[in-house]
Amino acid sequence: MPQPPVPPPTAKRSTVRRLPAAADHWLALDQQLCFALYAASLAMTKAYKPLLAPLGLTYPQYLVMLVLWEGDGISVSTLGERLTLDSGTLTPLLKRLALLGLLLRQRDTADERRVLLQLSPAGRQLKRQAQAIPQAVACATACDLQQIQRLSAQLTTLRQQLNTTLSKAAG
Amino acid sequence: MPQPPVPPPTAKRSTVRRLPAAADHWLALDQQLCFALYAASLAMTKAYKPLLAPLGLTYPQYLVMLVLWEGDGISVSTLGERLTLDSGTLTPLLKRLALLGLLLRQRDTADERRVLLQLSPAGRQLKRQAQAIPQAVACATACDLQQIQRLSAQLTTLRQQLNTTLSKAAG
DNA sequence: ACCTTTTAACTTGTGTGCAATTTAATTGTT
DNA sequence: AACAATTAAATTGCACACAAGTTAAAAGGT
Repeated sequence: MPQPPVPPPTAKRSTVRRLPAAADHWLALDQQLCFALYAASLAMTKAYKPLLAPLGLTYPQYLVMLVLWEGDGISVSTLGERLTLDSGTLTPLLKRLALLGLLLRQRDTADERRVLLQLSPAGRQLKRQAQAIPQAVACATACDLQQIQRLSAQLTTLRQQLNTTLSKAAG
Repeated sequence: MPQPPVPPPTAKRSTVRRLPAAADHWLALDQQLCFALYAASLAMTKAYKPLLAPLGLTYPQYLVMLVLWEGDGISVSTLGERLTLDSGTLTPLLKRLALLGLLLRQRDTADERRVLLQLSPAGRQLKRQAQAIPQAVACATACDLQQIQRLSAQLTTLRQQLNTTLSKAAG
């Protein structure tokens, strides 16, 4: 269990309503990794918005397309594992993409429980328009490729650790 | 503009439907900082859920309480600047917190446009229950304090850079 | 073959996020 | 003082996220 850095010896519990600043340290918003993550993620989504607008995609829809451009014909649950999203999120989102004519949702004849996702020609075409996006975002971050990759790796490790801890707590 | 690392000289545009793997590199999901950020942020929210359930708070509600525990009596817009959220998000959220009896929303008599947020005794009390959360999350990340602070700082820098780029693009 | 269990997707309901608009109050200008 | 411009919240509409429950199909045990 991590300990606060040099807890001042004068920071004993007082009878006053408001605790002294030292006791608040752990609850300070700017000390929280969770908030840094939350705010950075929202900022990233906003940064993508003007870039995705010409493609007619929202940010989560773009993530779905990234997965399908890597390889389509996968099931909803496989897509969900890739993006860590469940069918409750994906089903309506995929219906919208199908309505846009970017993909087809069809039951697997080998296993009628599953729905397979096939890119339409338009969905495949859209990939060309998306080619310029990653580098435009890289520019917006003002980070070099190495910094981006290092930060991505750290975040992936963090996510895996959080998921591991979570599944332990659940099981 | 960042360049791909050692673009293979054989990766010239072909007439085949699917581009060769080298051209796809920039669109690979696992290469994307945006996805690392997105997935880590969702995982963090899930990690908080069981910790916040006893307090009866959602994760964004917890962030609002963190700000108010630092100092209440602020306006909705001041809170919004702190959390990078607008009144469209905050107004219904704050109404729920008021309904829970954790805070009071009252018009500023000096400027009737503004709504000031005051913690109730129950809202102030809740802080004690929240004291244990940050360290529990730190444990779940399996990172030491220095790693957490370093990652937080990087993410804050990233967010500021994205926001700077965005406001430049808008203006 | 029958029946229980598991699995995959869908549905429903709640709570964010955010763009766009509306309402009301304040500020600025003349 | 009168009026335009600005500001702060609230409202409306849309799109996620996710828990919980439903439906249908497949797998497993007897």
